[in-house]
Amino acid sequence: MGIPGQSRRERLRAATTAQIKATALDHLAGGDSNALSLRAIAREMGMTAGAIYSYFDTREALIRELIADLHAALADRLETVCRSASAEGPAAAIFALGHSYRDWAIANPQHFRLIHGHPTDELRTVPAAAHRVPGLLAGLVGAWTGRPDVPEPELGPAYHAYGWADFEPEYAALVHAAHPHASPAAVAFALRLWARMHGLVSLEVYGHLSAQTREPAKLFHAEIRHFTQVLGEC
Amino acid sequence: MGIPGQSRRERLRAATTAQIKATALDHLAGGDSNALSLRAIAREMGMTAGAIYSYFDTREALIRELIADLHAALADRLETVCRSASAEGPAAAIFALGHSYRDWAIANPQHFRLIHGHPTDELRTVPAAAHRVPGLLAGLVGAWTGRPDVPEPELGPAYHAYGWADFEPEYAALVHAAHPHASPAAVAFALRLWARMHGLVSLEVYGHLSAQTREPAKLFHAEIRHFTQVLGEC
DNA sequence: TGTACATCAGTGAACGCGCGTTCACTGATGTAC
DNA sequence: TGTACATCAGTGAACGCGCGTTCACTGATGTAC
Repeated sequence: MGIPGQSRRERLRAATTAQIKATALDHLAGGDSNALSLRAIAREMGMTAGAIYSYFDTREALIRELIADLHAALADRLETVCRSASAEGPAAAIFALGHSYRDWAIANPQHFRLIHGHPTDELRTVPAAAHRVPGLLAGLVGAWTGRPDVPEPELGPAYHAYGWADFEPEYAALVHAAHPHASPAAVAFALRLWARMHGLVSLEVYGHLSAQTREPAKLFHAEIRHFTQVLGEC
Repeated sequence: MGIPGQSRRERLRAATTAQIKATALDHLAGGDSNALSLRAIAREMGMTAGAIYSYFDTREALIRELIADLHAALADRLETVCRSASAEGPAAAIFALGHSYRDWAIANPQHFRLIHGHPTDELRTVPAAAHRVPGLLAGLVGAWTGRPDVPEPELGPAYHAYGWADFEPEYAALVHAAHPHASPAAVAFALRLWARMHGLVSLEVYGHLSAQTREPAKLFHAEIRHFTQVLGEC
């Protein structure tokens, strides 16, 4: 271990930085709804609270980094899962991705909440990794529908089609670069898939579904299956 | 005004209680991501912080009441909208309900977050009004599909059907009492509609959709339209 | 290999803050006769 | 109508708390010669 070119000091510094982040996430997980406290982190690490300021300018900066890291970790995981499942076809890939998304959230509810329950206005910049999950989905849906300008049959005649102008240029460029054949309609459909997954998982993680159903996984499964069926009819 | 049988003191008490709640909600809305502070509420009302303890046992109790109130307010609004739209048919009712849900959330993002961004474990009891929105949806979908034991075609043959045992008895009883003909499959479909609405609105309210699309309303519209079309095929 | 200096992670004490909650009290409002 | 007492909303001061952040410092680790 240790990246060549890193001095001993740099290695130690990186290790401590990582440990602070890990402790912060643990603290978040263990606690009873507690907000992240620098003092609590330092306490758990056997340090002084002030010492953290050698690593992060501010409590807010730490949180921003944690959020960026979690986004990246989730995206890494989904991309991996997706890559290995896509040999079995696009439906399998979407299934794998969906369940992986849910599994991650259920296993780390506090991390899910940190990412998604934090208004982005409060972060000063949206972490770049936050684009990766919707980008991945757009790629999957775009690759499935395949051809440019696929009409989106389920939208019906009364509703005008999607154009690239409906999307943020940065996101559109990202999707287009990765999957030149993805149509705007496919991208919109992918965003809706994202929201469906997010909706069910989010309700479940915040405990809003437990008063209704005992089988949230079943509901989730049905939802994704339905999606792949509709998509298959395109 | 004034409920008969209420003494002057009781009326004043009720008014002050309401004012505390209103101030709390305002404070929530105005603030920069601030948690609710009793002292801030009292300050804004020109009271002493201690005075609030004449009305609420605890900060947590106030929050619990606020959450219950918001759930009730949202449910009231959706029920009203739904009732007046249902003359134009079930699709119109679902449309009206959906847009009303989104409009409420967009207009009061902090209230939406208070309700939905609060793990229910932290509340000691789920407010009864929290059941009303999913109940309403189940009624709509159940009334549309109409007959008992309607198969849910989009689930496909490989996936076994829903039964009442998949739902929490209390919720199942509530739905069944209001709409005896609603099938378990319809209830599951209704929960999925709820999650779809919630997913899009939740992403939008937390700012997670703004990096992707400029037209969240369009996406939301398409999503509901799609839902009513699939339901129409049952 | 050894000495002189620079770096910098971590200390410990202090700062000022706003918070939830308690409590003895005051004084206006209501009730009983 | 008037007096004596009870209620109870609101005061103001105090409590103990944990927090983020700053700062002069120490002492180990690294660098240059």
